[in-house]
Amino acid sequence: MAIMQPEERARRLLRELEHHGYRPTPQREAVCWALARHGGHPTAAEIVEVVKQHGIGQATVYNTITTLEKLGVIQSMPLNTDEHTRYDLDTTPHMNFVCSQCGSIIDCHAPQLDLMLAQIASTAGATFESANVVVYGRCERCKN
Amino acid sequence: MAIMQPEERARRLLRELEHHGYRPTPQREAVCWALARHGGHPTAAEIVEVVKQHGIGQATVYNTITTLEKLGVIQSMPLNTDEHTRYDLDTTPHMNFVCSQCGSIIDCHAPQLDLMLAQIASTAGATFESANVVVYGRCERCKN
DNA sequence: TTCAACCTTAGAATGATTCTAATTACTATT
DNA sequence: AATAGTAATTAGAATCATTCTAAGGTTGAA
Repeated sequence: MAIMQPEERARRLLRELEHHGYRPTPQREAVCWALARHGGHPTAAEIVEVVKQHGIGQATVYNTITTLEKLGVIQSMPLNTDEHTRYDLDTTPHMNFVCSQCGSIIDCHAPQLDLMLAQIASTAGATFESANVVVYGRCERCKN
Repeated sequence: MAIMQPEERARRLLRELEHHGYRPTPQREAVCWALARHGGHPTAAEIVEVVKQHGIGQATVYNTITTLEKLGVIQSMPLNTDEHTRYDLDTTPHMNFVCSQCGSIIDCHAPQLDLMLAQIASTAGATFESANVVVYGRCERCKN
């Protein structure tokens, strides 16, 4: 997936909700915006923190995020290193590199990867739906 | 990693504990055995259930599992589809296929995979420590 | 045996997420 | 515009995996 601006991302999330019969309420709009503007891999708690300033409750945040995930437009990304579930707005197969020192997360795209995963799955007689690839190591800054 | 019998696996876990200065107590032994005999991808709760028959408390189970994970001899494997953290006794890089219908988990080894992950990591200037690759789809039986 | 460090344990605490029950906001129909 | 029915939101309670605590056991070295 190419670089996408926050506005474009937010609109995409909302559009997907509408397209599936969910009403584009101000609350859902705010959640989509907060997700899109986060830039990284937000947790539900982080989004709650942002939108509570607009009087939006945490139940709504969890509901909206769960809905978006069901629609396949965001992807949950549970990590060993974090007690919160993080979400990835990029649902194309890619690798998430997590620095075991500083915790930073970097999306790494490699065109061969999804092909390989799909192939391995089909070798086992299975179909490929989605992937969650996490690699732990030291990032460039923490290597030393 | 080739096929390994439960006895061999259990001994390996215990040996690793001893080797790092942890005493091979009966409780730890029981936890290692329960992990090894599970066969699949056990959760802490499942192990608690097994060893509680021998009067072993859940704190001990969680402690032992956490220790084994720190030693790198088992690997935690949080899934989107399961509220419990599962553990993988196979720490060599491989793909875990999870059936989104029936929940069954299949380990798929592919020699190219770890090489590719390490390469992608190094492209980003990072070092490779471990990987957690999960692919969701329909298994052979649930495809229809 | 004595001591200190290590282990285990029951039960309490934590904390992310989900649920509940009540209210509010739509939408379609008259 | 009024009504009715459905969808959405909310505060706060409940859930439940995991972690913590404090107290008592075990071990091994000297």
